[in-house]
Amino acid sequence: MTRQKIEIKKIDNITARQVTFSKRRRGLFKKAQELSTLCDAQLALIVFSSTGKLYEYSSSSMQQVIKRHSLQSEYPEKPRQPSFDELQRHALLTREVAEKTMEIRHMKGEKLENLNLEELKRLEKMIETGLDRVIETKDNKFLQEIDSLKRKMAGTSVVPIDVEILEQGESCESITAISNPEDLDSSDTTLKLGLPFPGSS
Amino acid sequence: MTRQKIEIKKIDNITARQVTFSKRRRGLFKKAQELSTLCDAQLALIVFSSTGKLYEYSSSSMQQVIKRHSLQSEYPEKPRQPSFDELQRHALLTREVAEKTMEIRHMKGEKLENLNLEELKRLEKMIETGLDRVIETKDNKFLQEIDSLKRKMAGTSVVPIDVEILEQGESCESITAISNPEDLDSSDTTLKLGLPFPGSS
DNA sequence: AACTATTTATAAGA
DNA sequence: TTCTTATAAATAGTT
Repeated sequence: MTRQKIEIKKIDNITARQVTFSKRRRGLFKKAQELSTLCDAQLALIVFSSTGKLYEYSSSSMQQVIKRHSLQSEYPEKPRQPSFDELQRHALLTREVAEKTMEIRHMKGEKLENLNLEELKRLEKMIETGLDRVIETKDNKFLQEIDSLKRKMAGTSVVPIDVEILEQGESCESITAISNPEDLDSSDTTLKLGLPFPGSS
Repeated sequence: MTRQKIEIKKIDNITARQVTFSKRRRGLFKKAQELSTLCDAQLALIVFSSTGKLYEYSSSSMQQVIKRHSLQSEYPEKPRQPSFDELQRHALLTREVAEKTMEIRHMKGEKLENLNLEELKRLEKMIETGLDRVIETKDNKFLQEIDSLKRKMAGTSVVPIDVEILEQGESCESITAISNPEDLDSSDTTLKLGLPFPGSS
């Protein structure tokens, strides 16, 4: 805009373009700074040269200006799109919940329509094993309680009181040994009494 | 910058400031546009007036420029922070998985250490009910198969072949009616044979 | 990067 | 707001 007026269109000569870019960029940033100062305006200016270099100016922080812009703009920057990874993990969790829900229902004897005979037999075996273990644990807990009561009583009186505690309708006929010891993974201080239930023998 | 040189500092007079803002804003946007055209630069300019009004220009789309900026900037706009809602839902799912996992383990007779006697008794009852239903369903499936085989045989021969199919070690003593009919929620075309098991009677 | 002739932007006023 | 205009600032082409 001196010596000769120029037309506003892409400068073909690369060197000339780079020179003009340098000069005008400086002018633009100066004007931007002056505007924000003079008129108390919040302002952000981002420029990428044709070679990919980034130049930026903002009156406050760039993040702040962009955030304010995304709030006012008709086209918000991003309504927080979940990443692929997040979607994947979410899908996995959802699927896991569904599978476990179905497993529980099967063990409760629900939704068995889709299972074939082989699967039903396996399910039955598994439930039976679980039941045996629960009964054994329960009976052991009974034993423990009786034992601790006995000990307490031993301090004050010598009379045994076995019978009192056992008036429940529980099934005690299925006391069998646990067959899969690999399930005892985590740490827990459980008393393991290997004694048979005294009342049933 | 004419008639008189001005100092670059905030203009106190509000009217004067607004006038200057109008003039200089137009100049700035013109310069920005010229720079992007002449030098093939990608550029975004965001300006908020002191009254809060938004003015913007970008050579391509604002989203595009901001995205590119966030990629190159040392302080990226957002490294994709999960929203509170997402975190919450994720936590809920994780918890659900953990709970169901524990429920399954309990039903399999694992990790029973933390359960008290009352809980163990309830668990036993639940497993027993489930087991009964599984056995009933299994036996019904057996029945069905036998029935269909019988029908097929009826077309070619008149000899009954009940015995052949029943040489399994399954327990068939617990055939009882299903007590909770509310479990049959979804649609499924299951044959419901109300007949007792022919081989055991 | 520096120079400079010109164009462009704009402050103050209407 | 817009127009005018005197002058400051920016800058295209050259060195």
